[in-house]
Amino acid sequence: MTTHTAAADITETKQLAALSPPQIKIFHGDCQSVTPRSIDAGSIDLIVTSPPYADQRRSNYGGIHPDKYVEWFLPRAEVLRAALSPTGSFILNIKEKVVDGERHTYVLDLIQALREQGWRWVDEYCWHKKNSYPGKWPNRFRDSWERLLHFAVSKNFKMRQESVMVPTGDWKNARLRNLSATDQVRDLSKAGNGFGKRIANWVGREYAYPTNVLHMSTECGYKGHPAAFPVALPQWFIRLFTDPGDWVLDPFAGSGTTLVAASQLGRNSIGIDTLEEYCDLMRERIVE
Amino acid sequence: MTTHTAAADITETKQLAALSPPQIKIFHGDCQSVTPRSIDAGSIDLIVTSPPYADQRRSNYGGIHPDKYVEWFLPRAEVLRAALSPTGSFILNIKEKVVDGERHTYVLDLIQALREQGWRWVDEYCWHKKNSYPGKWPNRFRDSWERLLHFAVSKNFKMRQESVMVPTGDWKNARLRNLSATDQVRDLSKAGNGFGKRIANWVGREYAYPTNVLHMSTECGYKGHPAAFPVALPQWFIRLFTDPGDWVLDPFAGSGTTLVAASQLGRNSIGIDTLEEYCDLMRERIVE
DNA sequence: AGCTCTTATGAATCATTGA
DNA sequence: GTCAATGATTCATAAGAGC
Repeated sequence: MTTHTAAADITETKQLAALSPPQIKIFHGDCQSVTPRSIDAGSIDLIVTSPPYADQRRSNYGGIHPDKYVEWFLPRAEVLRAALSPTGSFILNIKEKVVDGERHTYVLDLIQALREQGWRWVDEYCWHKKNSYPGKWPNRFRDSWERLLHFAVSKNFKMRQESVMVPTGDWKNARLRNLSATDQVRDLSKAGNGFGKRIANWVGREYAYPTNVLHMSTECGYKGHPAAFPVALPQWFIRLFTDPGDWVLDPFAGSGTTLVAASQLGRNSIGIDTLEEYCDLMRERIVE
Repeated sequence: MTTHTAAADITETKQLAALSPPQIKIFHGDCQSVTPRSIDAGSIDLIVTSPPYADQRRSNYGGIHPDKYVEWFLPRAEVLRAALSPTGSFILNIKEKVVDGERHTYVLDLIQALREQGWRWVDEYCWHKKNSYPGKWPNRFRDSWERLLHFAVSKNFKMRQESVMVPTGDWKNARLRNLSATDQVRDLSKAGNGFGKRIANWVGREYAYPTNVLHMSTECGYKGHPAAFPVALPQWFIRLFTDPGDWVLDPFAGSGTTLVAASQLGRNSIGIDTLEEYCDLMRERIVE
C-alpha cells in the first residue's frame, strides 16, 4: 500500500486497497531497444517523461546536439507509440535552449515530425516554474516556463477530468493550512491543483476544472541527483490520464520521479534509463 | 533622457512634459500596402500586434484559413521588417486554434518561416490569462495561455529591463538584505551604468527583474471590437523595448489598445486597420 | 505547533579568454 | 576564423535553526 493521498481520501484508499500493490519495473538500457524487447505492444496507458534536453547534462548522458535532436528522438518515439494503448496519452516535457542569442527550433521541428509519425498533437500545457533559475542577461529575462506537450494516437483517448479538479475560492488556502501536516499535502498545495476527486466530495465544497497552465515549483535542495520535474507534475497527469491499475511508462526515468508518483497513486509503472547508476538510484528511492 | 522606470515617476513626468505630446497616426487599409507607402523604412522602434487569428473573427476580417495562414502573413511581415529600426523589436501575440481535435501547426510553421525571412526568434513569452474564457470539452481543458513571440532583426536590439522591474516577492527579505553592507557594495558594483545605480540607491533591493511569464487578465473587448489584449500588455512591452519619443506600430490595430498604451507612455504611435469602422473607433477612443 | 530568519540551490545564459 | 571552457550574474523556494 503505497498511497497516501490528501488526508481523508477514503473512497480512493479503499479502491486501492482492493487492488494488488502496484508493480514497478526498472530496465537498464536505451528505450529504443528495451521497449520492443520488454514491453508488450499496446500495454502502456500513459507515457510521462522529460527526455535529456539538447546539449544539456552532457556529463551524464553524452549530450545530443540541438541540430541532431529530432533524428535522435524519432526512432525512440516510434517504439513508444507501439507500446502505447490506443486510448493512451504521451506527455513530453521539453524546452528549447538558447543558441547564439535566439531560441533553437528543434522543439518545433520535433512536434512536426511526431505528427508525421502518426501522433496527434492534442494540446500544449504550460508549466509555469514559479522558482526559475536566476540570472541576468542583456537581451532576455529568466526562462520561467516549459512546454508539456500532450500527444495521443487516437481522438478518443482516456481523460479523467474530475480527478484533477481544484477547489474554488479562498476555501482552498484555509483548508490547506490545516492539512499541512504531511508532505503529501504540501506537495498538493505546491501544485495548487493536485487534489483528488474524492476530497472535493468529502468536504462538500465547490470545485472547478483546472486550465492548461500548471503552476509548480521545481524541486529545490534535493539530494545529489538531477531532479527533472517535481513529483506533483507526473502525479497530475497520472490522475488525469489513467485509472488505478493502469501502466505508466517513463522511458527516460532518471531519478524515478514518475515511478514514485505512479506507485503513490496505485498505478503500475516501468522506468528505463541508460545509466545503471540511475537505475540503482530508482531502486533505492522506491524502497522508501 | 532615455532612461525610464516604473519607480522613477517624478523623473518620468518631467521627461514627458519636456517632450512634445505624442503623435498618433491612423491609416485605413491593409498593412501590406499601407506600410511601405506611409511609413519610412527603419523608423519604427517597436511593433506590437495581435493579428487576426486563423479562421477566427470571420465576421469582421473575412477569416484566414489555418492552412493559408503563413502565406497570408509572410508578405506583411516583410514590409514590417523594412519599417523596423535595426535595434527594434517585434512582439507577436498569437495562439494556434484547435482543428479536428488537435492543435494546428500554423504558428510553428510561421515561426520557422519568419526566421527564414531574416527575423531572429529571440524568445517566447508566455501570457498567462488569469481569467480565461470558460467552457468544457471532453478532451482538453480551458486554454489559459497565449504566445507572445519576440522577434528582432539584430542581436543588439534595444531592451530597457529596469523599466519593468517588479516589487520583490518577499519584502522582509529585501529590507533585511538592504541592511547588509556587502550586499550594498555588490549592488553598486554590478549595477554598471547610469540608471541601475540610481535604482539601487533609491529603492534598494525591493525590485526584481520579471520573468518571461506574464500574468494578466483579459479585458472585455472595447465596445464593438472583439476582445484583443488588455492595455497592460502593450504597455509592458512598450516600456521594455522603447524610450519616450520612440515610434510604436500596430499593423492590426483593431480597437487601438496599442495606441492608447503608447500615448499614455509618451511614445508616438501608428495604427493600421483594414476596417474603416475600427479606424473610427480608434479616433473616438483617442479623444478620451 | 507556529512563527521568523538564514542558507543553499536549481534543465540558465552571456561575455571573455585561450586553444 | 571557430570552438570549448570559465566566471559573473540572480531569485523563489524548501529545509533547517532558533524562539
